[in-house]
Amino acid sequence: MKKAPEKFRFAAMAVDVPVFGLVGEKLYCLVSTVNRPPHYLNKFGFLGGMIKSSETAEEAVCRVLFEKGNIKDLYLEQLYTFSAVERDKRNRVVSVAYIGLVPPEKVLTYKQDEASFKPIDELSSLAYDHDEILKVSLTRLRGKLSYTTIAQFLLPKSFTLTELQTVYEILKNTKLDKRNFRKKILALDILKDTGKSQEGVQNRPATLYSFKSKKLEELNLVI
Amino acid sequence: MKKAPEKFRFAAMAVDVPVFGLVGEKLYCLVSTVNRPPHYLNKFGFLGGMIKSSETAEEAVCRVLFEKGNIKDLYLEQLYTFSAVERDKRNRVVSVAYIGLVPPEKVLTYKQDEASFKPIDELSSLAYDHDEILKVSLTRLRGKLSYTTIAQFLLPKSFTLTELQTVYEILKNTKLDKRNFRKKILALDILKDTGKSQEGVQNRPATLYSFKSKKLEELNLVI
DNA sequence: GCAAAAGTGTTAGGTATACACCCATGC
DNA sequence: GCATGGGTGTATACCTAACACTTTTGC
Repeated sequence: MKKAPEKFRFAAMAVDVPVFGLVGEKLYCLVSTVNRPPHYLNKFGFLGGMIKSSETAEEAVCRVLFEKGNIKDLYLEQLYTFSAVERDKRNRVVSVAYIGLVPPEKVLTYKQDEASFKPIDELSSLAYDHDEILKVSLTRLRGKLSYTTIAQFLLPKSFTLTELQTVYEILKNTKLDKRNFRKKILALDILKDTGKSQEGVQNRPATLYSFKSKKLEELNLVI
Repeated sequence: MKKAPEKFRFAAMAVDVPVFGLVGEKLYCLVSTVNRPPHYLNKFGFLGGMIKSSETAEEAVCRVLFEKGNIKDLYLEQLYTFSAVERDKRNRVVSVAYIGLVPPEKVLTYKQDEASFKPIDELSSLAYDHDEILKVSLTRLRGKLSYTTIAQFLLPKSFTLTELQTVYEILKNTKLDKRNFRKKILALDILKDTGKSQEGVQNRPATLYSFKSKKLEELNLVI
């Protein structure tokens, strides 16, 4: 594969990937510290890096997450391409942003020197245009929650209906009726009863469910 | 603005823009002939071109559509970024694809040497990865039709309810009940009666409506 | 037995669907 | 007066939303 003619190769192409995880009542996002004087001093930013000439954008995302965050095997989807001329004040960098989602256990056990999960309400004034990327990400997440099975990627393999309901409540910032939520979600026929129950809880153990399909599915109904 | 360091500038960044318009019962798309031996011989392809160092992707789209197709002032939205390494067999070119929508009169009056509107069922075996871009475009269009006011950009400023219904029927490839469609669309409170009616038609003249908002709005209900 | 979360049904109001005939206009 | 598409209402089935108490478990 030849390179493009020099005159067209003015920009670098990057990927940036906010990785989200939900623990308890809080949404977390993976960030690392960005220190690039003079413009970006001790700010948080998502993991990101340059796309290589042999890679697709998605391959670059996987490589960057593994190299810089030791994260792999997660749900990824392309979010949007950010191309504002001054989005990186140092150079022209066009960024293809992706969203990553991980289940709670990955957030809880995460231990790396360079990156960590922070509650999103503690993220403001991020490096580059990452404030905007965060905003677009959350809008996308909220939207897809309503008409797809994307919630599965924020949950453990098996989970209780209350946990699933919490995903909706936190991300949509709303309170749902337990009985109605259960009726609706079970009627969608996307879950299966694992036959198991919670163990070691102090209250009545809840039935554990899992998604019938491990892929993102579109729903007919809106939750 | 400095250029990115040379080692990162391996690829060219392009935009590609299928522009759609609906006339009668057919969806049309703007294409031009691509002749780039040895890989692309006399194929159709969407309008596209390289992003310049001073431009955002959207600015490049506007410039390219105007320069190569003499089209401006249309609805545009970013579709997806296509980055397969071999998507352009000649060089590494990453493309940020957009969708454009124009009203029927722009399709009907379109006359340019280099580009023309073709019915989409006549488009196959397009240049580059444009077959895939077309597929993704149509999926997006169909999806957004259901929960946004995107239909407005495929219609004249004022239109009949039957014309609006036809947009849904053609793009979703379905037949809708006239009475139910009218009830539903009027209940959404997104249209206003212009007070005018069709003229010069051989049947009872239909009331002309327009959208209250000229921007893309999200709907609560699904059509 | 108490604390904590799980689990479960009914009713009323609203929405979606199915369906057929008269109306206004031009020729 | 006829051909053409415009415009309208109702009844039924379904879905949605509101609402509170009993069950199971660990301690």
